[in-house]
Amino acid sequence: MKFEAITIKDIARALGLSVSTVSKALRGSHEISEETKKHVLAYAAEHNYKPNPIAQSLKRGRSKSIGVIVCNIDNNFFSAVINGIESVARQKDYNVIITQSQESYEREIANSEHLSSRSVDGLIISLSAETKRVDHLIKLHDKGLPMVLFDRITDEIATHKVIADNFKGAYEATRHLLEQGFRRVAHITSSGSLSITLERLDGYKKALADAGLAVDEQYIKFCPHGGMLPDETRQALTELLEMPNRPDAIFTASDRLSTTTLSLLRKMKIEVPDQIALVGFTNSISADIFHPSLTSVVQPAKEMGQAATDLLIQLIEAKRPVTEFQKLVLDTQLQIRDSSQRR
Amino acid sequence: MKFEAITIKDIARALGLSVSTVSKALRGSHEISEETKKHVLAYAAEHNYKPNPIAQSLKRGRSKSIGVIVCNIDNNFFSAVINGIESVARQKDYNVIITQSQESYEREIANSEHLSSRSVDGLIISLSAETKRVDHLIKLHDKGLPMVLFDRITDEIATHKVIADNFKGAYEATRHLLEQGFRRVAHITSSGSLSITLERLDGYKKALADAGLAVDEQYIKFCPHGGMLPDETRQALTELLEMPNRPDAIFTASDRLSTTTLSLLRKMKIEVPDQIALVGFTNSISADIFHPSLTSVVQPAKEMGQAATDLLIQLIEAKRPVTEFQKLVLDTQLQIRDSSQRR
DNA sequence: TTTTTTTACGAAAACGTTTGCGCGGAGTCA
DNA sequence: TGACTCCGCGCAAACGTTTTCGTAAAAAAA
Repeated sequence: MKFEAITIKDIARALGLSVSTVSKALRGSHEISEETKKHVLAYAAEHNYKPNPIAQSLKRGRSKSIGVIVCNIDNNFFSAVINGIESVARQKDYNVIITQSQESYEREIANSEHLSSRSVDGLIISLSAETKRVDHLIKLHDKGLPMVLFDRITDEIATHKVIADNFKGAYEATRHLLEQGFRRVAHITSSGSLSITLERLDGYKKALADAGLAVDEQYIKFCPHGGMLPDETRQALTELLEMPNRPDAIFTASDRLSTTTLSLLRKMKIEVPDQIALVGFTNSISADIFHPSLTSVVQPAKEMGQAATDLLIQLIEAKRPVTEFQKLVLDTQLQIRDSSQRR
Repeated sequence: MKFEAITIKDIARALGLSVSTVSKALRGSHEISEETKKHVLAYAAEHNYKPNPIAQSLKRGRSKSIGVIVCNIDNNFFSAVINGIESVARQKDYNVIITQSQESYEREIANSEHLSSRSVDGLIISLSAETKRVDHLIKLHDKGLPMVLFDRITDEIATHKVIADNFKGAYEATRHLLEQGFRRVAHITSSGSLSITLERLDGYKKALADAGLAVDEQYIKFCPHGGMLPDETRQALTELLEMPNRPDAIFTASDRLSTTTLSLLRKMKIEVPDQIALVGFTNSISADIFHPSLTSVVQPAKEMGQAATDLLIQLIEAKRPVTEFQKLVLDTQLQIRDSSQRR
């Protein structure tokens, strides 16, 4: 099953020119007479010549493609980010190669190595929930692979980063619950090793502190696999519900955790917000048709993808090594709906 | 910003061998003595040699990557399909290059040409809502580019296809509404040029016919852009609601249309299912926490992606031209929830 | 010993480009 | 007319592989 395309050689032969002349003509070199250029261009257009990108990549040492590693594409937040990545990349003529870590450290390593050895020009990555060490990325970065981190980032790699304002988002979410009169606000979050987890946790704690409330560590439940394990969230939720001093509100720290928690509460016939209020991080466009409609911290997911891609391409196409790195912090938005409001 | 990797040449020089010997040793050729192989392998492992895939691609004429064109990745159904595609592709060591048509015919053409000229080994595609002619794909297919169509397919291309049982899904959805006692069942669907639209429409009509009901064309509303235009769905819904003989139930034919319709009904303060019942095609994992929980035709999205990828790779790796093509029809599942049940 | 076979390797071409350099011929200048 | 410049083009190397073929030397057969 081959796919025979016309090459420079074919053009050269047909026009009685040399390969180099054709190549230069196609690229508009001043070394070639206008007349010859015209001939070549005409013939190329007529026969729908397209340069072989693989040969070009080999020659130029660049593949015009960027690799993406996310935990799972089947997730409102990440698919929206990828939407942003794809749109910018396409516009700048880069291919986007997607891989999923499925929250597995092993797979993240495998994917990063695979992508770098498959010659992507750069990497956009959000760490997996299991990832605690980033040596694999540092190694690639030190070898010169441009990299942009987003969402779940790490300080150990000196490069551009794009995140949402997780602290603020969590702070506002928690404060909102407190303002609604809830006093026992629990927090279900992802792996404690993720940056987003810590940032959101800080926002949560700060809001409690600002309201003069003590932090009860019992109210904080971690899901080391970010809710990818079916029972992880159930377990966290059950523990909260079985506490003697059961929480009257929950703030969930990720898309998957939020929808799963709401779903579980509904299965358990626990009324939201009457028996327990809920605020979640989610980018589901359907949050307003949930039952109850879910008060959500919304991240500018598509914009994050776009920004990350812009920065990555900047890095890739930089003439000289970049030493000044940006950490873009994009604003979040608290959309207040029914799940968090006293009635 | 370069990324210097070790090459076969480096190994050859270091070990005082020729390039060809090293290449053969690495590939375990019988022409090379065990001893030499050991040396080479050891050196390669020690220096973490990875063959340059671009050079291999150029030599072999295959890139080990497959292109995907979907209308939009930020959609429960398609992201789930891509999840399936990625998982199979990764396992078989293929890269997945994602592009979005955004339901635009122009962009579909641009993407397909871009991907083929960027030397993907094959294409997995679901047509855009705007697409009425598929010459651009036929051209590529005739040139020998392996292709698998899924979901929104066309008969004009003789190749493998993977779809859900749209007729059955639609039939069951409609029959379910009729069984619940609804008599004026409307249908909001995508572009009339899409295969899924026709198949689902047929299922809808057949269910009506089997119940002894006439089809009222006024009850059938098309959204030529698949609900990507913000007002498209609203318009369709409004027209239905303003009919003198207003429908008492709606069957929506796609993921986006279903969630949008439910959202609009809620904004319009129309009670579901009391004032109007609703059944939708959706792969949202959150359908059970919608208000009301949404009775849905669920497609085996991930499995569709996996099947399509399996078939494509079969095509790519076939020794001889394949002439027998499969049309895989995967079963759908009707998940009955509150939005469609009389109470 | 001579001839044949086998073993283990190297030389070189090829995949489709890009690019530095060389060179013949036309034109310019003295 | 000779020396010089410039134009337009071709040669060849290079990117990193794979693969065909050729060939020494060693081993086996005669």
